[in-house]
Amino acid sequence: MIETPDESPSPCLCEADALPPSDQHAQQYAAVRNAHETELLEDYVELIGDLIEHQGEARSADIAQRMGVSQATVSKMVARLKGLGLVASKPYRSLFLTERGEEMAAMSRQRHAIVLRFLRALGISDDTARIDAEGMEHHVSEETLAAMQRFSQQHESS
Amino acid sequence: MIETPDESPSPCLCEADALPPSDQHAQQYAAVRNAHETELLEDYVELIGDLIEHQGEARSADIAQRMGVSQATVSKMVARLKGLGLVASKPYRSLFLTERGEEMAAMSRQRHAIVLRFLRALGISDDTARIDAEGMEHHVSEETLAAMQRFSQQHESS
DNA sequence: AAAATAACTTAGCAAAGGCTAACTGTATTG
DNA sequence: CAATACAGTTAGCCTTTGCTAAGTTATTTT
Repeated sequence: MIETPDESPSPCLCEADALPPSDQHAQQYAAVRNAHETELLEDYVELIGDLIEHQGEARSADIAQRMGVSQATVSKMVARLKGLGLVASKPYRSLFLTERGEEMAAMSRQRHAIVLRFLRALGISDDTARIDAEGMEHHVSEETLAAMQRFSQQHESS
Repeated sequence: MIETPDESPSPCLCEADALPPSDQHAQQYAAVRNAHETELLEDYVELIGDLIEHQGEARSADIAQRMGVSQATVSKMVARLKGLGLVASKPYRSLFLTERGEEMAAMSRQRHAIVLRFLRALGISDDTARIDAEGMEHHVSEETLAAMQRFSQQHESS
């Protein structure tokens, strides 16, 4: 076996970033897995909130179309969201958010807006900014979110 | 049914961001789903590359520990990576990257480095920057990556 | 070299998140 | 009000990514 050379824990400046200690490394991946579990839920809740606000109601067909997914998939997901107490509805009728759902939607929308605004302030084109924001929003910590906000305020033209 | 009021397509400045047209919206979500399919693969490949570089070899046990996942999970994933022609190995021996694997690892590492550097340049603390970078790196377009690089260059103190 | 330990694999299970196809309700419209 | 169209649900399938438990192979130690 190859000698594990008792790596000194002090940061080594001689080369490109060394590997972080493995427990920390594991935590990073765990954080990502964790984000993945909630992000789809958040996307649904956020979208439902947006649809209610902008169209007056949230119907499965709209959700399916906007998410680019079959209605069956939406049905299943909505069942899950109901189980989690985020969404309420009667069969064959349009959807509502519970109080907890509203909260989640508000948070999500806010994060989304901050990230999107930040990307625009960075000079990213609109289409790209939208796509990247959708992907990034669930992986941005409070700390980074705050930094983005600060940056946007300082660098916004208009 | 509720009258769909023939929404004017011109951007409405009277309120917070309206919903994007649904086909564009669907594309955003599709992009995210797409990223999710490849990101774990990239993480594995990147990690294997890093392990080879920093420890001389990549063993399943190390990967499992660093990813915070069972060895069985790693085994299964490695089988998939072999099937995709990204990894090569003989049973019960340590892992290697194929040429295509190397390329992917290099790309991944580079993206990761750019995002991490950018977050640090933004003033994010080290631990948070690491976590956020891990989550964000797979959702950042070329355009945004370029902007991040530009920003880091300008704002780096050192 | 045998025994013990560590590393790896395989089998089988579960949950998430997709899909299609078939069915059930609701709404529109002749 | 019947027929048709549209919306929503259910059932059943697949893949991915995790797990545990049990079995194999390699390595280290005695």
